[in-house]
Amino acid sequence: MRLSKLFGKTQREVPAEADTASHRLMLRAGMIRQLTAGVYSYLPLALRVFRKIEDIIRDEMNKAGGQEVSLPVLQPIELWQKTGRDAAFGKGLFTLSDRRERRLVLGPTHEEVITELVSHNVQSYRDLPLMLYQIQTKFRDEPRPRGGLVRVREFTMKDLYSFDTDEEGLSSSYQKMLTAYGNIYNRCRLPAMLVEADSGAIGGKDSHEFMVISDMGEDEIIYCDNCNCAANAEKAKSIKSKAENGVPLPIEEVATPGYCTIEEVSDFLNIPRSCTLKAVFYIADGELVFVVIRGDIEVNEVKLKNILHCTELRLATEDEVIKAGIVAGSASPVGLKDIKVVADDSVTSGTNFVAGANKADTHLRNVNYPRDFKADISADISLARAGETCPGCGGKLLSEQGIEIGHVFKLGTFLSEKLDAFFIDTEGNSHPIIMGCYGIGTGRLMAAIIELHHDDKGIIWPLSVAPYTIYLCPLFMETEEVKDKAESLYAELETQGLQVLYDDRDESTGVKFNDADLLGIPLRVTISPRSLEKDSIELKWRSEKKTELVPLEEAVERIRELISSPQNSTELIG
RNA sequence: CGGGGUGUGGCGCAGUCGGCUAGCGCGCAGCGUUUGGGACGCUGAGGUCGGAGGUUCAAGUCCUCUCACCCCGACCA
Repeated sequence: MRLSKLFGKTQREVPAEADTASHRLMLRAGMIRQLTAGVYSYLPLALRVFRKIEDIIRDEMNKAGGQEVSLPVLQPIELWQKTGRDAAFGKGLFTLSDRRERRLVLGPTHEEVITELVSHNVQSYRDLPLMLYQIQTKFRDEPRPRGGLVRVREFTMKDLYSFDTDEEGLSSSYQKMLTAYGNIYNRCRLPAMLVEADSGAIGGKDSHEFMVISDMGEDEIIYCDNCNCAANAEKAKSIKSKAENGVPLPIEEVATPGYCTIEEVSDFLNIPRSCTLKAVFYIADGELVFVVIRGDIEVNEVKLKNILHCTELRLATEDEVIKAGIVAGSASPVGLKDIKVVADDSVTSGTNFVAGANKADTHLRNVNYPRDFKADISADISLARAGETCPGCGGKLLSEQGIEIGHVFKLGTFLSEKLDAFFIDTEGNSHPIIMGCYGIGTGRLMAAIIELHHDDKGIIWPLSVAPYTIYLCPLFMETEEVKDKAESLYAELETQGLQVLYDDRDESTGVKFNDADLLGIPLRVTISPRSLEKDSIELKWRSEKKTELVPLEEAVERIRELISSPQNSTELIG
């Protein structure tokens, strides 16, 4: 490709609001353009990378036994009502009406459609196991798209669905996908980390995410480098520090004039925050829920949502709290009636806490569970933090920000039951098919690659996904010999089937080198009067500083050798 | 949805206590001189200042409404 003809120009400047490296660099490289919030056009360079990522994914899915299909994006809402997931996705669903006022959704994912399809094509255990996948556009009306391609509203995802007759089959399919995903990330040069995850709106049981560590990641990973366990913070468990305050003492009131928050009360009474109880109010599907947790610990809303089995969970407003007869600032679980109470296990295991008294400017000392109050539900609803103890090995937990670059779920039979996807076993009995689903967002993967492979000059593409492998860079194009040699080398490399971006522009050295660095093409080939004096060209990897002079007649062979050397192989590493 | 911010040629920005013909840098077109790490000169094209309404002799600038986008949070496979 001649750079002079390439659609999409490099830019020196980029909007101030593009603050993540991948977003900035893709804009500067002329790879993407935003149409509206969370919706992007891909220009040729981006599309080439995108296709290479797709090819890697497709290859690994096929190797794992997947068959590719294509499922409709436009889906009747009734299908979603049957599984109840229209409510689970809520406002995240893009919906529309057709000319007959029939309600449709733009698919945010395809479990419903694939299950419906499979229910009509699978009758017998002989048809199973089965793995079907597609690489398809998804629509999700995200409340806040961000970070360029990291979180968007229209995106492409590879989604594979597994169908098995029993749990062992599901585990085997799940394992095949974990392996295939590992291969994909290796080939894309992403050091992915497997972490336990919550299954969220997708539903189901076991779930894992693949993460790469990055400061701009939206998820927090809690992990232990002693025993190698890792989980998304919304799923992570931890052993909290104990807050033992001796044997239970008699409860007593204490005046706390004007002190409402945990900080104010604990400072005023000169006690650590871990000796207080915090009250947090939520509305779960319309019902007020009183959550009690130790003062120094945060509520994990995902855990809470799972325990309450609700679809919508939000913090209650001050009005809603007051209407329920609760004294804001001195709210107390003691003496509370007719309100559901959920207590974190940090509350049920400690003694002599300070809690609200449900009376203005007053708190209670020596509150003890279950002597002084009862909870309808007592469970772990706390947010694990770095520094706490690993429940697996007793080590210290650590924390990092991560980008989620893949998510896999053991779905079980939830969807197949609702959508009548059954099979007949060897004895003629009917059972729901056991399902799993496995997703990778391709655009986000591209963004993650840039996040992990760039420097202050630009992108540094891994060879396996680079839009072109060679940046042919003649300097002083008006020198006839340079131009001739560049043209013939370009023709020769193309004939050999190599992917060349030929900078045939009449630009200064600085412009050309800077654009070469920005675009991040792995191997730069420079031809100039200076190199031609020695009858040579100059080779340089984008990722390295050193250059290599190679005689002209050996150029093509040397280039081929370099880009096919083992350390650049697209096969597995590590 | 709560908080904060921004909308001015293709891109980045200034102009915002109302006042002349709306400016700068990049980019773009032409000519010339240059060029091993973002060169320079000259010439030129390109903007109903997000939209609607209002105040005024006069609005990019003030007021009201509205739309879009970005950031933080909530939220989110």
